[in-house]
Amino acid sequence: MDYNFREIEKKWQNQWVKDKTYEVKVDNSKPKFYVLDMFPYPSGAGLHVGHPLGYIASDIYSRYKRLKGFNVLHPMGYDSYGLPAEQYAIQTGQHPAVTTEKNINRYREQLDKIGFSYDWSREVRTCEPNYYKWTQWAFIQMFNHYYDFERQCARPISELVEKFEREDAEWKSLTEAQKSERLMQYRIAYLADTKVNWCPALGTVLANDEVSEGLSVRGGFPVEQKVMRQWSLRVSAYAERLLRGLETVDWTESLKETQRNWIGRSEGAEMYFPVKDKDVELEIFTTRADTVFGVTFMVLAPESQYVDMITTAEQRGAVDEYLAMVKKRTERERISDRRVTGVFTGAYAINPLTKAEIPVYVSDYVLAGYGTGAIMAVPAHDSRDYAFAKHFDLPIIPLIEGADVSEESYDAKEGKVINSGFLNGMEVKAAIAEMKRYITENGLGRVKVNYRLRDAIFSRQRYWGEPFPVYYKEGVTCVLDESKLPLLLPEIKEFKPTADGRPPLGHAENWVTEEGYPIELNTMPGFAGSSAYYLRYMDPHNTEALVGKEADEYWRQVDLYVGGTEHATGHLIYSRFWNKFLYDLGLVCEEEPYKKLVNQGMIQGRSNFVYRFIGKGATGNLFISYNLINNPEYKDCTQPIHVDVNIVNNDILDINAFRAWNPEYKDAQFVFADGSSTLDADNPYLGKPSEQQYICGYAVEKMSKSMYNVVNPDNVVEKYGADTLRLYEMFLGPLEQSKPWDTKGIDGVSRFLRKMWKLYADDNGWIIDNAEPTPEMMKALHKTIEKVAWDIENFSFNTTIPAFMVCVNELTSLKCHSRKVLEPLAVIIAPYAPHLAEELWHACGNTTTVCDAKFPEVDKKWLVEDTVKQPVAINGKVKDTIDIAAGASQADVREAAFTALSKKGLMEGKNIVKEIIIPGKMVNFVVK
RNA sequence: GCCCGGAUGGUGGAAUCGGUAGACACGAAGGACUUAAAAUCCUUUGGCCAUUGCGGCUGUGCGGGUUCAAGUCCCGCUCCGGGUACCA
Repeated sequence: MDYNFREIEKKWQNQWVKDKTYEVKVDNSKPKFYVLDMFPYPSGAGLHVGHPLGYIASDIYSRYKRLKGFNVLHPMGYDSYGLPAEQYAIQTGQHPAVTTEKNINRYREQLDKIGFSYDWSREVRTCEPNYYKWTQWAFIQMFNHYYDFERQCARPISELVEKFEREDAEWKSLTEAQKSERLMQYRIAYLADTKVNWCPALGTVLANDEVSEGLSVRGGFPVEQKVMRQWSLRVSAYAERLLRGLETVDWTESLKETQRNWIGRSEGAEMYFPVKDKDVELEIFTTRADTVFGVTFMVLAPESQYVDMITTAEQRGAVDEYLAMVKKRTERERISDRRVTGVFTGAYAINPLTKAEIPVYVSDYVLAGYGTGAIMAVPAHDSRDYAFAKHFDLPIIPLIEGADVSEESYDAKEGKVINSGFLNGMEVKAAIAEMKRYITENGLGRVKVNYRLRDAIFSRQRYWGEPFPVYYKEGVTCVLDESKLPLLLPEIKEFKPTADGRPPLGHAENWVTEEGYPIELNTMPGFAGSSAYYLRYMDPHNTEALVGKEADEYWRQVDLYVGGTEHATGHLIYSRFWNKFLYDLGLVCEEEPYKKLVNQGMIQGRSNFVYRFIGKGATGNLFISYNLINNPEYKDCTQPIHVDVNIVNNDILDINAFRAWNPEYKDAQFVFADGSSTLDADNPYLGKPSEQQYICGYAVEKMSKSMYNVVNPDNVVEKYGADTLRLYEMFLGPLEQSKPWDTKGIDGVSRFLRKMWKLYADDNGWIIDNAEPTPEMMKALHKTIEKVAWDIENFSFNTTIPAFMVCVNELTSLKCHSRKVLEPLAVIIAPYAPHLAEELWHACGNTTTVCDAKFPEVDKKWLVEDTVKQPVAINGKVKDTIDIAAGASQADVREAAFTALSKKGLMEGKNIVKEIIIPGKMVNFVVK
């Protein structure tokens, strides 16, 4: 009876569906555990072997927890709104809903083959009305709330209106439109003129985390800065709580650090610098209050409102010219060109401490979006100010004893302060504190905490996203009544922006409310739908609420979240923000959505190359084996060409498949690894001699179609089976580590599963008996139980597989066919290889599913060793190994060790200085 | 530049609390079975030396240090990967 994985896997997958094995319900009699994968965007390319890595890990964990008696919620769904489907629609006219549906079906088909324990009855799709209803609903709540900084939580905007009516005389005289505009400054979802990242190629704005180095993350198109009226979410209001919350979650230190940097809290002071002859005070932010005595000039961001206010008539022309130049530059140009530029405004500010008159400049090294958009420049102790001062020949005053500022600035916050009046002689840190006290007391400024974290731009000029439940009524921005949700995405014929430059929804007919008011044309960004999906899984069919009270109070939060690090500054910030907002409203009971987070590494592609001979005027397709390309005969005469990894096996090229792969290569000729060639008249390629191999080169690259290195999990499942794929992906290396996909070792894993099968079955059928197991067998089993449990709980899945291999080898050599060993063995391997485990579990005579078995407890009595081999060393050098009885006393161990060494004549005439005796581990005699 | 990781055989990687480095797997070499191949099984496999003396030396990127004992801890480098970037 052979291990027919195709038949077994299909059989059990069908059975699980039929029995609804993985469906879960709220069950207060059991402890809950919520395991979540970051749901995928269903792209047209389908899944490659990299995608399932995290899914397999979380599936192992889920299955393990279930065996341990937990009620495990393990759902899956699709982040199905997004750019690629829309770009595809623009090119082909194919409706994004159609492409998305097709891609989802393909994903599902691929996922099903791998044997995951998802509860598919809870599937969510962000593009479905009964899902995005709740995205729109949350938006309405954000619109209707403001952030109360004193109480540090979101409050209904009606409270603010009441307050204005009570306390603000002006309020009553405002028109409805003016009131609306004023409230926008407080709402958590608000409309404002914002400087945005505009991507002309995509025709939309992008959030900060969607832009990298001046290019869009999706597509890599240039991005420019533009002021537009856009919806934003006041994420920055939650900066402090987002930062503090990190202390309460079990994430990797590096990921928390990335978020801390992104939030970018810095403590400093805000100060005012009066402008000479003008009724203007420049407000600046600094973390180096101690350096005020060294301020020799000031700089404004080009977008700063101060620029207009203080520029003198003589300098007006030069300033306008500079502003025009800055405006023309794209974000990318600004980043790549770091030359010092700037212009004098003609105005002078007064240093509030030295009373010196200092010039005010405009330069784009000062950012409008951070602090106040204006800085006090301290060239001696800030490298950017230093470069500016050198360029414009401005004075540089050193403020720290011994700092040499003739060549570069001294940026470190240490040393003794000089040239600074009452601060002289203090250490920098003390001086900062002293100056903060001074400016507060003298009304020169105040202590202030600044954050780098920006509000999230929430509008996209796209079609394939959630429509805003927003309409415009005579200059007043309104949200729809909740009862009108969902606001369905209208059908349109063209997915491009309109001819007059409005977003695609401008094509929609009758895009107005019942009363005829126009509805918002923008749609929500990708992160809208993914921000609260984990809550919806808890209660996916609830029509009354995003998540019902009972479901929320039972499932609470995600206990284990598995996904890639690429979401560190996007999804994982937005999602935490969204959850905190809902928490403030009393709608969810946990403030942090993800308790533990594990990042799986990326699976990179391993590309293969063939080497075409191009030197010496060669024409046609002659390929040289990789091991020969550096031979003098071929050196520098070959050109590497990507070859499809699916026709290469262990770097050996399948010649015939290669000739068939691309018509261009149908007459390809080869020089083989041994130097023989298909061109040799007496040595024609016959198709199989093993020494006549063509060896390909390789490189580790991103897995992508254009590199021909994409490996599809379906092919692996077809060839080796789902259980082998699952085991092998784990065996590849530590979960968090990035590694290239390489099928070299997959045979070993596949062999192991066949060996395991043979423990239960031979040619005639099952060979399981009821014999009483020997202590050796029990030891092999319990050693493995202990190891498997430890490994899974510590996410060390890669080291479990060797433990299984050793166990099966031991049981094989012990000829163990006892049910009392094989049955628990099937259970402990079930998280890793569920199909095989299910088959073996039933072979042991069970009729229920292995998923409902109990994970066996370790019986330590089998693990106690009678004797322990223990090294004995002299001066740390191991000289001998002794057998000692388990639990032997320190004195006994010493005696045995000394006798053993004496017998070898090693202790003769030695003077023992010190003895280190650790029973069971090590004995060391230190001698002279 | 700054922040965070990492570096162990031909390869992927083990070593969980400072206690015999190289588990397990791949690859390679040799052998058994076979007309042959596949599959399967057995042996060897960090390096150097000795292999009729069963062992010796060396060894975890480099240089120091702590310790009876260091892949593991400390200090200083080199290289590689990731994040971030005029954040005042």
